[in-house]
Amino acid sequence: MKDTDDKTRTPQQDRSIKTKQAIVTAAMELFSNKGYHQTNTKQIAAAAGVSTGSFYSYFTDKKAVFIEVLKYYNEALLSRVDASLAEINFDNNSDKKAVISHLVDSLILSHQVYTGFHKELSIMQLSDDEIKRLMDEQYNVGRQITLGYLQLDKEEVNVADVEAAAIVVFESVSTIVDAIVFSSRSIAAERLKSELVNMIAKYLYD
Amino acid sequence: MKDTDDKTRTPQQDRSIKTKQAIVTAAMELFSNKGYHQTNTKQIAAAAGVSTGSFYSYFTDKKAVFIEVLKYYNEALLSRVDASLAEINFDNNSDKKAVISHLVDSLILSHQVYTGFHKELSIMQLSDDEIKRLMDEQYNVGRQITLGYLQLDKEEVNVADVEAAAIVVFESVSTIVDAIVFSSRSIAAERLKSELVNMIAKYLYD
Amino acid sequence: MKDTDDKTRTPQQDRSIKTKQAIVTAAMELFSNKGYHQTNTKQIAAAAGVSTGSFYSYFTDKKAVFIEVLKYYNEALLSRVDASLAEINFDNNSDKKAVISHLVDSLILSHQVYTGFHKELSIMQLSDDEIKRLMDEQYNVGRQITLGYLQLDKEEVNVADVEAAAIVVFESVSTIVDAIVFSSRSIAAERLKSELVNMIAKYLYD
Amino acid sequence: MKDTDDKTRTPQQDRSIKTKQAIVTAAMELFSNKGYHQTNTKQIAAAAGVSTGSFYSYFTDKKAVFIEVLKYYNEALLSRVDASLAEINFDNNSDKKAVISHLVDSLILSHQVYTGFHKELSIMQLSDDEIKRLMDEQYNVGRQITLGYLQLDKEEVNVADVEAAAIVVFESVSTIVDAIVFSSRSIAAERLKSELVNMIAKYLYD
DNA sequence: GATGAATGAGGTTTCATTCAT
DNA sequence: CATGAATGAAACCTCATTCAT
Repeated sequence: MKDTDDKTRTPQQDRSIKTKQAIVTAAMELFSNKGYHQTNTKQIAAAAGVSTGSFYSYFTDKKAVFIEVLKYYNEALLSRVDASLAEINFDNNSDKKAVISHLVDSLILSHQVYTGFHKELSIMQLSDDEIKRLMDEQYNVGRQITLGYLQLDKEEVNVADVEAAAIVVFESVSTIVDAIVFSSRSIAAERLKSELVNMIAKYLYD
Repeated sequence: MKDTDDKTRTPQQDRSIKTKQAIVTAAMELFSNKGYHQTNTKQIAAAAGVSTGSFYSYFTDKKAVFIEVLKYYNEALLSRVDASLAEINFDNNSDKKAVISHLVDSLILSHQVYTGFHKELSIMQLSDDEIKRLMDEQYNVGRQITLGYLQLDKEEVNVADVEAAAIVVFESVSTIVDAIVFSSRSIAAERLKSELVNMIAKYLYD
Repeated sequence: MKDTDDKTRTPQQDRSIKTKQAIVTAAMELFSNKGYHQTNTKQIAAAAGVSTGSFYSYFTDKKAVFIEVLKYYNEALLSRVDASLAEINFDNNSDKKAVISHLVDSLILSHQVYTGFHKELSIMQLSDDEIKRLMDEQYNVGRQITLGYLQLDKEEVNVADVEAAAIVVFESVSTIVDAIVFSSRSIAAERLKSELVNMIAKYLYD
Repeated sequence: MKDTDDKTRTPQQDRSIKTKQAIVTAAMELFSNKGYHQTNTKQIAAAAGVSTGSFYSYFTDKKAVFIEVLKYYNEALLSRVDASLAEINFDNNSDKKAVISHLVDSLILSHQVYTGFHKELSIMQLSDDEIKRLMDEQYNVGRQITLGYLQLDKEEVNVADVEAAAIVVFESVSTIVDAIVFSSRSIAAERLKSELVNMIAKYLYD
């Protein structure tokens, strides 16, 4: 009876929930393949099998779906990374390099699922302030997790400024993972990964 | 250019060159402040003091100006970096960390000049294949220079795979420099820089 | 309505009548505050506490509610005016100006209740032929009443063409009353009213 | 070289001026025949023989043309009324009723030229605040002119409050003139006009 | 050469009304 | 009967590019 918004619909029937999900899925597909600006709302609606009108009863505009897709993407990514981290044995005797290597592997695997969307996200993050803000939060989560691990291992980690180190490590890893996953690099992924792991290990534990 | 020549011809060419430069300058200004997609050709022409028609006699289309601006930007950046590198004393006795620190400083300084354009460039690089290709070349130059320095210092550099290391180092440094220059980060630039230098130094020379 | 009847049937009808009235009331509120075109059926339904679907089982379309609101408005206005007229003492000795003044006052009071709707009505009357027809009937009632009073007072009223006079008087009074009620006029309402009464009195009785 | 606006074009070439005028003329035609809301920018452009794009280089939006048409209309109306007034002999011996009658006649004539647009204007005046403001200025001109005449004739005009009287007279005359020109009234225009003149004459001069 | 007027496809969004559940 | 999800035409506006003057 009460639409909170009067503009966008808050799903109340099963059908409605399915439709909304269909739009999100279709949008992610299109954004990933053709890019955000190359996709229009008519196409999203058509791909989701609904009318333009329906699209606008679920989302105020194109950016709203993007944000919804983004949330979905972030959750998916985080749960994948979490799952990977859970597998790692962090006890002190384990080989540090092996742990880092495993971590990098899980990041690479996680990113490989939604490659196309990740690229669009990078663009949007740079062009749109709202998206930037949303992603900054997400990055902070990543940096905090990194920081957490560094502090967990406090006695063995050998850096002057842990907080700054967390950022430097997080950004470096992210960038090289991106380079591995997205770039059509001449050099083999294995080699890049190997040197990345070496760098991080030496930096943190020597 | 050739002032020794017959005067009647040169003025026209001079004017032509000046006009073209005026367009490039105006375009860079606008792209930097408002972004590529938010700037239209009419505005560029107006800011350069020419008609839209003229604009199209100097450039085939909007992207062509962007590419021209990009070339200008790349040259400016490279020459700044070169100048900075020239100041560095690379003889073996010098402190490695001091050298890396100086390098990072010069990169930061160089990027601070055209911040706005750098951001637009990142977007275009991701959205446009032609720009991506052009920038890949440029990045390769960066990686080659990095590789060159690593090989110069071969006896002291202690990494398994120099080529991969060059990439890892180049990308990590670029990313953190970006983070310092562009992000309104909570953490102080000095701290990030310091840890970055530590990481690179340890990685390469320990 | 018929409470004497079998109880099982009436409740449904009662509810139906209440629902319809709720829609009319909600619609009047919204039309008055935001205007006919700025109000959509979803909003009316929501404000009345029913679904869009239900809305259309009570009214064939949006205009149908407007017409219903219009009828309600006309009745309310007429009964207010009637009540005011009833108070007036029309015997021959009474002061003519006082009578006219009282009449104008009651019109002003009556209009002040539904100011917002009156404005919308003026718009619809001009833009929609069906509304125009309905309102013309209403205006004729007004003119007939005016004419009635003029003829009642036949011996003292001093005009060449009573029918035309009825129209001229009715329209002039309506306009000035509108000006008083709706316009944010610089000049005081009292002064306008006073001169209007003077004009009508002189015209009819001198 | 400098568009004051960067959005709308300020005519600089002959062709441009003609195009702008063509759009205004076409818009007036369409607004008058089909109404403002029933006319879209594509239709206006087509009727003017230009592209939608051109339309938007001359006018920021549909309302902007309406305002331009309105200015044109107001000027035309005023100059017609002025011309009519110029013909009138105001010396004291002339018959007052004849003067008023002539005035009303000229108003009727003036209004008969752009009947369709006048109706649209009434609607817009009620629905759009900006138009209302513009028209209020125009009405003030009318009231001032009326006031001017009343003061010119001060010694013979016999009213308590000249300013209020000017408004009452102006509004009454406007309304009845509208009724004559626009309504498909049952009663003959001649009769309405005659009683209107009687009313005004008695009011002002008895 | 230079100018600036003209083009028009293409994208976003709204809402009265219908109809499956 | 009530619900609210779905429809889709139709309106507005932008801008890279061309071309007459």
